[in-house]
Formats: sequence, C-alpha cells, structure tokens
Amino acid sequence: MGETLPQSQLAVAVDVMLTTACEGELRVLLSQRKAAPYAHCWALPGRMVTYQETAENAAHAVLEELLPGTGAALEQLYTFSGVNRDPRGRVVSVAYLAMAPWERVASSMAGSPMRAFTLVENSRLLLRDGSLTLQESHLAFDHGEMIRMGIERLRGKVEYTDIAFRYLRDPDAFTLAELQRVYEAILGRPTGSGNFQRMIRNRYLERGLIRQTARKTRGGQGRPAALFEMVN
Amino acid sequence: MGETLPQSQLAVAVDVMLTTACEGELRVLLSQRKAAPYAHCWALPGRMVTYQETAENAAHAVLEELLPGTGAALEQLYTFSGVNRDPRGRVVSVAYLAMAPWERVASSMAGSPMRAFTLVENSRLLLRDGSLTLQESHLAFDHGEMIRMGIERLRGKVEYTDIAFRYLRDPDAFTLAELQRVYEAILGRPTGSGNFQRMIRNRYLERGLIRQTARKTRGGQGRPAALFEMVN
DNA sequence: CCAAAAGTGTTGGTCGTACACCCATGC
DNA sequence: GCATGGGTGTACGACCAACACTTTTGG
Repeated sequence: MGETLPQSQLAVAVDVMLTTACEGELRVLLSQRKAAPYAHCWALPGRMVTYQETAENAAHAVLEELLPGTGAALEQLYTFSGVNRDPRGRVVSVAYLAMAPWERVASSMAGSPMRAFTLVENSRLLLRDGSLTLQESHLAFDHGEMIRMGIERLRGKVEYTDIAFRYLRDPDAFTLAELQRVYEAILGRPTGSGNFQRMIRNRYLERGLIRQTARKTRGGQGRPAALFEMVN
Repeated sequence: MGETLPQSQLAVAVDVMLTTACEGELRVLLSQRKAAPYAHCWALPGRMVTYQETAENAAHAVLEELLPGTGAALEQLYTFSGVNRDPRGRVVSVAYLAMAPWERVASSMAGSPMRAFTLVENSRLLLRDGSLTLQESHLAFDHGEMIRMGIERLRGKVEYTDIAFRYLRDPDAFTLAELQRVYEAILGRPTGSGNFQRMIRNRYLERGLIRQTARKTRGGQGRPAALFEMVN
C-alpha cells in the first residue's frame, strides 16, 4: 500500500461503506491508517480490483474479510474518479454501500482494527465513537464525500425499497418496533409511534414482502409484540 | 480500437447514453460498429479514460464530439465491471446518462454516424429508427443492460428531480404542454390532461424551480399557452 | 391495580385522479 | 359561430400526521 503506481496507468479500486443500525443510531465502520498517505486518518476499507474479479466480487471479498460468514447486502454507490484523489497515482474507486445487522458487526469487531462510528450529524459529517469525534477532515481520500453520499442514498431509498430489512438481527423473527428503530437510525429522527405500524402494513404486508407469524415476543415489559418474517 | 490490451491490466472507459425526447417519444443515440468485436452491432458512444482526466471529463468530451457546443446534462449511471464484458481485455466502464433537447441532437446528426432510436418497449428492450428495429442481442457489449438501466433511472427520477427540464428546447420559454410531452416520453404513457398543470405548479412553481412569464405562445391553433422559464 | 409497550380508531389535511367545464385564439 | 388546444373547478378516494384510546403483558 505504501508504494506508488507506475506512471500513466489507471488502477481500479473498491471502497466499502459498511453501515449498521443499533438503538436508533446509524453507524459506519472505519479503520485508522498507519502509513502515508493520510497516515492517522480514518478510512473506509477497500483494496485494488484484480484482473480476475469484478468490482462487486472485490467488494464482497473486502466485506468477507471484515465480517466473515456474512452475506451482507451490497449496493453500488458511486464511482469516484478525481485525478488527485490518491496521491500515489491514478486510482478510480467504485464505492459500495453495505448493510448488516449490528449484532453480526459487533461480534466481528473483537480483534479487528475497525471501529464503528455513529453518525451524529450529516451536513457537517460528524462521526463519534465513545469520546472520539471525527469530522470530514479526519477522513482519508474522498471518503467523507462517499459517506455523505451513502447516507443520502440510504435516506432516499428507505421509503421505497427493502434496505431497512437488511439491518434486522433476524429477518425471520422481528417486531415492528425493531424495524422502527432501524428507520429512525437511517432517517436520523423519531418517527411517529402508532402510525408506523400502519405504514409498514400498507407498504410491505400488502405487497407480500413480509408476513405476520403467529409467534410473539415474550419476557419483555409491556404487551408482547407480533413477530414478522420476510418472504423469500 | 481493434487491438487487445496488455494482459493483467485493467482499463477504465466511459460509455454515454445520450437520450432525447421528441413528440412524446424517448430516443437513444447509437452508432454501428464496423470492426470486431461486435462488428455490425449497435453501441453507445464511449472511449477509454486517460490518465489526465476524470471519468466525468471523458464523458463530457465524448458528448462534445457528438454534440458540439452543448452543455448537455450528465449523470453517472452505473459502473460495469464484468470480467468478460469486453473480449479485448479487462475494461471497467463507467456509464453516464446524458439528456439533451431533440432540436440540438437533430442538428448535430447530419453527417454523423449516429442514429436516434426510439424506445418502443423497455422490458424486452425494443428500439426503432424508421424500419430498423433493434433488440438487446443487436447491441454491443453490455450496452443493452446500460440502456435498460438508464431508462429505469429516468423513470424513477422524473418525479422528484428536474431531469425532465433538460429535454426542453428552450428552458427560458416553454409551455406546460411541451413539458408534458417530455414526461410522456420518459414515462412511456399518456399523463392525464388537466391535472398535469396542477402537478407541475405544485411541484416546481411553489418550490421556485420555474417561473411563469408574462409571454404567451402565438400563431398556433387554440388558446395561446403561458410560457414558463427555469430559474437559474 | 399500575406501568409499560403494542396496537387501533378517529379526525383533519394534503395530494393524485377523473372528468366536467370555461377561456382565448384562428378560421 | 365553431373547432382546437389551454387551463380551472369540483368531487371523490388514498394516504399521512397527530393524538386519544384500548389491549396485553410483568410486577
């Protein structure tokens, strides 16, 4: 990673923005760079694309190293081709957005250099993990731009796609309250209480994407919640 | 174009899907390939990205050759990185969607090898120019996939962005009927008559994107139409 | 019984659609 | 006047937000 590329040759890389939702918060996984360029800056995981693989293959492989044994959902985000985006040479990067449930991310984080940063504010891009707060200038390359774009994409698509379901711990047994916390994490604001149920039922139950099971939660406080499952 | 690339090296290219709207039809510009691979197949214009330019620069340059003196609107569509998408070697292509008014496209087509194909059907991808009908198998590389994806993108974004306005002959003097024909071209179906006016007024006038002028059309049949202009 | 969480009913506003109608021009 | 296309009024249903209310559990 420290060497420069041969002159007048373009390389293709992938960067993966792995996101997760926990307790109504949206989190992004970053690792701190050790070597130049951008030493000590925080960066999205990524690598060069080799001759034998597609960009999507490469993104999946990056994700597999990060989160072994996960078929996390991937979506192509945008391709960044700024001439000076990497000081080592000309690298065109295809950015991918990945979505995984917090539980699987957390279990893979022990012994990993990655840290999960919570999105505090999107306009100035503030990310926090414990007492450490990052802003865009602490991020390597154009990764700040990637992250802002990724958040925007999530927010835009949450209303008319099934991305929210990719964050559920168990797609075959979830409550509407769990789903609601995911929505709140993505949108960054509380959603009305009672109406959320109706919205989900209208939008996804009728369209056959999810199905209500006969099971219910047990042991918690309050009335038990109906468990739903995804179809397919 | 006919030679192969050095082994184990990736190249980056751009392909431009130039679209235009005329008389309620959506059209795509294609040229017929003369040499292998895909000789006699129809293809989107494109070229390799050089070391000194971004992908977007390259796409603009392709467009500038095709349609000189036009600042046609460009939007990144998707990056295609299939390992065998180009038999000459490994080429990753960043596809761009371009939007221009028919009048400017038509005036640039004289003496050009490009032809404007009307989208007849999107599911099977049928394109027609005069008596010549193309289907996906007549298209080079993965350009059929690009085109289908481009149409989908247009249809999805027409409702909540300003892409429809990019097809207007004169953004500073257009009627709502002209805009409606653009909508019908993109959506591929007629939109209700009277309600379109209200929709546009609600969606764009109130939000300050367009402004009604004091001018009106003259000379045509029927009642003269109010002329609108885009703000900025 | 009380607290807490799940879920429903009700109301009022906004928006899209259908369709009837009026308006301003050329002939 | 009449045909033609531009533009408005009105009515209905779908959907969404607010918020009060009922239901079902644990303590």
